[in-house]
Amino acid sequence: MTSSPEFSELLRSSELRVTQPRIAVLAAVHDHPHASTDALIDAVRRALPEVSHQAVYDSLHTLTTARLIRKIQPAGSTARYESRIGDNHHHVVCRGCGAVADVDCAVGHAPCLSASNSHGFTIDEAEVIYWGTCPACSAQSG
Amino acid sequence: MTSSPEFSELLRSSELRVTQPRIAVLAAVHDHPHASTDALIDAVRRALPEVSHQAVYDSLHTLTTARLIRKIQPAGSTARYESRIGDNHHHVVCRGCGAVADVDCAVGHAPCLSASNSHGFTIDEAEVIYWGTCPACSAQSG
DNA sequence: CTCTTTTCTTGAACGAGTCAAGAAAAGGCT
DNA sequence: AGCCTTTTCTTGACTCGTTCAAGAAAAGAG
Repeated sequence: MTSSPEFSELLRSSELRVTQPRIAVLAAVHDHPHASTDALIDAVRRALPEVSHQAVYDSLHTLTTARLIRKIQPAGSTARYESRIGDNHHHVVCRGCGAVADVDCAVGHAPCLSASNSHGFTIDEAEVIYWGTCPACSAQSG
Repeated sequence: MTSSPEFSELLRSSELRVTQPRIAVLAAVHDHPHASTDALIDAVRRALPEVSHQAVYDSLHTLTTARLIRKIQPAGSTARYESRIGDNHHHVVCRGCGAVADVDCAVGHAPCLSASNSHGFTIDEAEVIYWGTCPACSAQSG
């Protein structure tokens, strides 16, 4: 587990004020990859019982904008966050339970990015979501 | 524009009851690719002024399940629908205004479907969303 | 330590979507 | 055609994730 001083440093290097809620949110996202906002609020309150949900929402937004964490929103799920950033990894989402796992892209380069400039759009990111069934749900139904 | 009898036939061949709302919803999705539910409700009411929003929601759900239309939900947008189905095309979404356009995948085969470490997930679909800026928004900010 | 700015608390509000009960209409059957 | 069963639609309330807004608290510069 990354320590609190490291999170402080991370915030400072992004020119963000260092606050208890932000440190706790960073730690929570770090410790619970792909967790929902709700789950993160719970996790944060284990460290700071009195934080408001709004503080967590604000922190998540600020940290996402600063690119210290990343927000993902697969269809049908509420917002989820992860601290693994900067690499071009993607996600598998279970149709049954909504579980999310990381996937390194099988092709070495960003997939299909050569599709750029279609319809005059300037493309800056290709997001890939794999849909399927997780081991637990597979076992249950088959 | 595809005609009403054709939509009826489409419904019948999926063993769905043929109702006015369903025909109107099929027509609306056909005529307004990537439209939001709200926009579709408006479009449907041009043909059937009295339909309830619930009937449209129900129809969209039924038609999606029957795979006569497809639902897409880019992060930050409400649900959108399209009638182009069965081919493996993807979407570009404008970060500015949320506009959506179709993109044929640049690589010939389903991208990255040979995803390496899939954590035991059984993958059945790879969804790709390209993020960028549409021509209108590019012009506005540049 | 003071002051300014940002962030947090509190609590209300919003909006897409869902739920539930009864009314209407599809379509099979006679 | 007319009847009957099942599905679908209308109506209206409601949920839940998220956002808004006003004032209180805390960061950090000087």
